[in-house]
Amino acid sequence: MTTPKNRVPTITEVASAAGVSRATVSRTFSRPELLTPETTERVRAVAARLGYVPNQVARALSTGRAGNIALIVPDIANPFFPPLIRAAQARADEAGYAVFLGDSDEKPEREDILLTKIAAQVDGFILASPRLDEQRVRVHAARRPLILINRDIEGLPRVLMDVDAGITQAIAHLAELGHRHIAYVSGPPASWANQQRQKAAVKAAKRLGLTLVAIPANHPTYQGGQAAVPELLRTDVTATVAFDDLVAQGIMAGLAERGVQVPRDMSIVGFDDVLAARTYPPLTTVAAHCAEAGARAVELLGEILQSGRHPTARVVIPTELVVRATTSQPRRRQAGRGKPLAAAS
Amino acid sequence: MTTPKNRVPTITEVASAAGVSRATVSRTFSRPELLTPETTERVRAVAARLGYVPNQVARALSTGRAGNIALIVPDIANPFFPPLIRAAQARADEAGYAVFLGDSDEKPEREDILLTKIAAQVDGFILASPRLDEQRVRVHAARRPLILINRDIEGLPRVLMDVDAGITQAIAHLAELGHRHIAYVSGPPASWANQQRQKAAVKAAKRLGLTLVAIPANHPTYQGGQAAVPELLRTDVTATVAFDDLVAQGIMAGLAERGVQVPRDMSIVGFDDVLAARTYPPLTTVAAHCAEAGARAVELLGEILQSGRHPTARVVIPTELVVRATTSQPRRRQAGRGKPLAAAS
DNA sequence: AGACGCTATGTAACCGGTTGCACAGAGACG
DNA sequence: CGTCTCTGTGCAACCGGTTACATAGCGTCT
Repeated sequence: MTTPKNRVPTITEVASAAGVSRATVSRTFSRPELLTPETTERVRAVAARLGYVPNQVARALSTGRAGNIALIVPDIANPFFPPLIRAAQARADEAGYAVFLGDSDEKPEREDILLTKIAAQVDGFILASPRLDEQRVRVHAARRPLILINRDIEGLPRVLMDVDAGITQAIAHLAELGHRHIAYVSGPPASWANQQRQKAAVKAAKRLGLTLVAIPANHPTYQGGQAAVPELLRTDVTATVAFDDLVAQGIMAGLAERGVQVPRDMSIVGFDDVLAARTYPPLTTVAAHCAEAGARAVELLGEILQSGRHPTARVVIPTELVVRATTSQPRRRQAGRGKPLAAAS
Repeated sequence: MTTPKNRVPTITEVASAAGVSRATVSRTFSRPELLTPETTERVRAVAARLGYVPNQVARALSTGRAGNIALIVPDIANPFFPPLIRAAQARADEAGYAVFLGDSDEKPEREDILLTKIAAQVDGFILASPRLDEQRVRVHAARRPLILINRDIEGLPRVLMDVDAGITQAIAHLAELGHRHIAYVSGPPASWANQQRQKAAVKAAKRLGLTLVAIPANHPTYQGGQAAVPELLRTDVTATVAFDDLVAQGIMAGLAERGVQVPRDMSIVGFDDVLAARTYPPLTTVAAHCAEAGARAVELLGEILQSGRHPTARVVIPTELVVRATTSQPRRRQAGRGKPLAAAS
C-alpha cells in the first residue's frame, strides 16, 4: 500500500513532497556526501514513503552510464555456459550491474546484430566463445569496452583457458595407463577453442610418441558425440579425448548402446568439467573452471569501467585433469570392431 | 571505417548532415509512413554512412517503452531453465525485445530487489518458478505486465505445466508394470511446482491403490538426489518418481554406487525431460516442454504489451510420460535392504 | 566589522530521442 | 480565384534524471 497508484513517482514529486529542489533529491541518491545528514535522511524518508526508485533509464541518458553489461553466448543450452553465466551474473550484481543476455544461436551475424542493438544500453560487453570474425569484433570493441572469453584477439582484454596444460595432463595420464592409440573427437571447426584443444592434443601425443586420430563431431552436442561413435569404432584406438563433456557423454551413450564398456573397452576423457560428476561412470575430464572465467571477465570489465583505462589484460585460467572413473588400462579389442572379447577378466 | 571516431553519432548530427530537422530523422526510424519515400531514403543513406543507430535509452525515456523484457529465474544452472531461457530469448528477439536475465539464486528477497532495480528498464517481466511470496508478486505485477511460469496466482497471466496428467501417466505406467510401493523424492518444499507434483502423485497413487512414501531431497540437485538414496533404500519401494530429472539422475548415481541396478532393482521416473535422453540408461520421464513454456510466456507478454489490455490468461502446457529405459517390472528385493537378491532372473 | 572561504542547496542546461501542434504548399472544389 | 483539406516537415516541449555554476548563510581571521 505504499503507492495507491501503480505508477512510480518521479524525482519532481519527491522534491515537492520533501520541500527541496530536484537537485537535492538527485544528490540524495547519487552523491549524498554533498548534503547534510539531516537532509538526506528526510528526503530518503519521503522517497521511501512514496515508493520512489531512481529511474535508471533517465539516469543512463544523462550520465552516459547505463549500469548494465551485456553477455553474449553462442548457446545457452550448452552446459558449458550456464555456470559461466551464473557466475558472471552474480559478480555483476555485486558490482551493481544488471545483465543483458544474448544468445547468438551459434550464428556470427546474430552476434553482430545483438551487439549493435543493445550497445547504447550497456556500459560494456562480454563475448563468450564468439563466432564473429575478428574485424567485426574489433569494430565493436572500439565503441565500448569488450571482454572476450575463450577467444584470443591481440590487443583486446580476454579470459582464456590454459588448454595446453589440461590436455597435456590428460594425454600423459592415458599414456601412463598404457594407451598407445588415441582419438580426439573434435568440436566445431570454426571454434577457436576446438582448434586450441586439437592442436594441444596433437602436440602432446607427438611428444609422448602416441598416435592420434582426429574424428569430427559436426556439432558440439550429445548427438554429435553419439554420431561419431561408428567412426570411432572403426579405428583401433583404446582411448578417446572429447572436445567437451557433452560430446564425451554422447560418445559414452553411443558406446553403451553397442555394448562397449567404459572404461574397460574404451577410456574417455572430457573437457570443461561441467557435467562430469553427473555421468555414470563419473567422467574423467579436464576442469576448465568456466564459472571462474565468467566471474573474472566481469571483474575485468568492472575494472575497465571504473578506471576508464583500457588495459589489454590476458587472463589465463589454469586447467587440470580430474581423474574419475572413465579411464583405465587398455584391454585388447578385436581389431577394427567395437565388440569386446568374450574372454573373462 | 564508417565512423573514424569511436562514438556513435546522435540524431542532431544526422539531421544537419542530411539537411533536415531532428524530427524528420526521428520519424525516418520510428514512423516512416509520415514521410515521403524520398526523404526517408535520403536520411537513411546519410544515417548509414555516419553509422547512426537510434539510441534506445533516449527512446525509452521519451516514449516510456524500453524495448526490453526481464526474465527472472531461480537458478540458471538448473538444467530446467536453459532451454526455457533459450526459447524465451529467441521469441523476444523476433519481437524486437532484448532480454535482461536475472538469477535470484533461489532467494525470494533477491527476486524482489532485481524486480525493483530493473523495473524502469523493461516493459514487462517473466518470472519463472518464483519463490517470492504472493503479495510481493502482486505489487510488482501492479506496476508492469508480469507473466508467471510455474506458479499459479489468481488474476495474473501465467504459464503452467499440466502436472497432473504427466504424473498420473507415470504412476499408472508403474502400476501397470506391477509396482505396488513407490516413493516420491521431493524438491524444495517452498516450491509450488513441488507441491503440485507431490499432490498429483499422492492422488494418483491413492486412486490406483498403491502406497506412496515421500522422501525429501533438500535441494533440487544431483547431490540432493544422491543424498536421498540411503533413506530410499530403507523403504521397500520398487519404483521412484523424482521431483525432476536432476534429482532422478542423482538417485541413479547413488543407486549405482551401492550396486542397485536400474531398472532391474529399482525403476525411476524423472520430470521435465531436460536431460533424460542423456542419462544412461536413458531416463523414463515426464516431458514438461519447458522450452515451449518460455516461448509462450514471451508471446503472452508481447500480446499484453501490444494491446495494452491485461488479460489474465492461464496457459496450460500439456505434459506426457516418455518411456525410456529406467522403468521395468519390479523384482523382489531383500526387505529393507538395498542389496538385490542373488537369485537369477 | 568587513572580507573571505566553505558548505549546503537551488537554478537551469543538458543527455538524445519523441510527438503535439503550427504551418507552408499543393491540389480540390465551389 | 478564394477557401478548404490534406500532406510533409519543422518547432519546441517533454521524458526523468545529473551536474556546472550561482548563491545564501555562516563561521573565521585580521
